[in-house]
Amino acid sequence: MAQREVDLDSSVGYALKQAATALRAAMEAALEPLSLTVTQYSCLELLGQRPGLSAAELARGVFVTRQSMQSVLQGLQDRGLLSRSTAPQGRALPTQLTPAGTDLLGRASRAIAGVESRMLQDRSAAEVARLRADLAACVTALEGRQP
Amino acid sequence: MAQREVDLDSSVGYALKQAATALRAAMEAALEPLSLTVTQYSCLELLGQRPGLSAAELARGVFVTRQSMQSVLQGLQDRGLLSRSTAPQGRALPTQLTPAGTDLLGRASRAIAGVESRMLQDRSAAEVARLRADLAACVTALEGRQP
DNA sequence: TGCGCCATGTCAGGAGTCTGACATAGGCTG
DNA sequence: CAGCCTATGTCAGACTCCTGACATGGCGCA
Repeated sequence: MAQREVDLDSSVGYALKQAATALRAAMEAALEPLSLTVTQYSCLELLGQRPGLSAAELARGVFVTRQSMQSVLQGLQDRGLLSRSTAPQGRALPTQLTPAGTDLLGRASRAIAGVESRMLQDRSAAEVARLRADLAACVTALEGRQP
Repeated sequence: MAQREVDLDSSVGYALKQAATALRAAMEAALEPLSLTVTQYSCLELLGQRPGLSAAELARGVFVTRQSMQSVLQGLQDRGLLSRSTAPQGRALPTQLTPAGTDLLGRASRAIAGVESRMLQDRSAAEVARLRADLAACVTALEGRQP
């Protein structure tokens, strides 16, 4: 039958990459007026919703390494958007948003909410929830084990 | 009501990034025994299904720039996996897989097909098709225009 | 108490990708 | 036909992120 192993036109993986790429581009465009990168915004958003997270926990939540998160935090700290407790190495240091950080995060969140609503236009709440659940199921299936 | 603009636990964008990250990690693990990166595999797969594509067209299909695709193609060419016609600049040069490239692509495709089937385990064909259509709709909605 | 183990923060180096720029080929329009 | 515009291939530079490595703090267990 010469059935193709992977067909681009019906591959969910390819569609997933396409969607993630388009979303990232839209987010970059929306955040550009605020001088924020997607990684920086993700970090602020996560910190806003889970105050006191350590750098390593932030890194896992934003899908980058601790080393990368370090420079991201440094940049945000230099802009006065967040504060980190200084302490010896080897210890988890909680991080918090400053008032300026909270303010900027608010504007960024509104911009990103606009992007997400545009992405999901003409979808019912149930359809959106279903899509989100489908994606979450993909994650758990992939993380289960890799034979 | 203090409704949060963006809620991580219900954000489709966050779930999308999570899924794309998990998929990429699984693909890297599956391709590692073949000494192929995800970008290299994507390039080979696209070339296998659309023979004769130019470097610029490949770049768009794999979501990288022409400049990045150049070094990817150079590496694959050095390994004897594909051949490019040499000609003056400013002209679209078709690219083809060599027999060795076709052979390696076959093995890589099987590995990636395994990843995708694991990602979609316990899903009916209709559910898979629906998920793919949902993702495609997100792409078109995002690319429509950015106000 | 002491030891091993894991997690965190940090420093240095390298691989991959992107932005900017240039020359050339092809196509469209006047 | 000439001129303009777009697209392609390519070179150079910079940036981001990752891998590797190290020292330290917290925790469980003998």
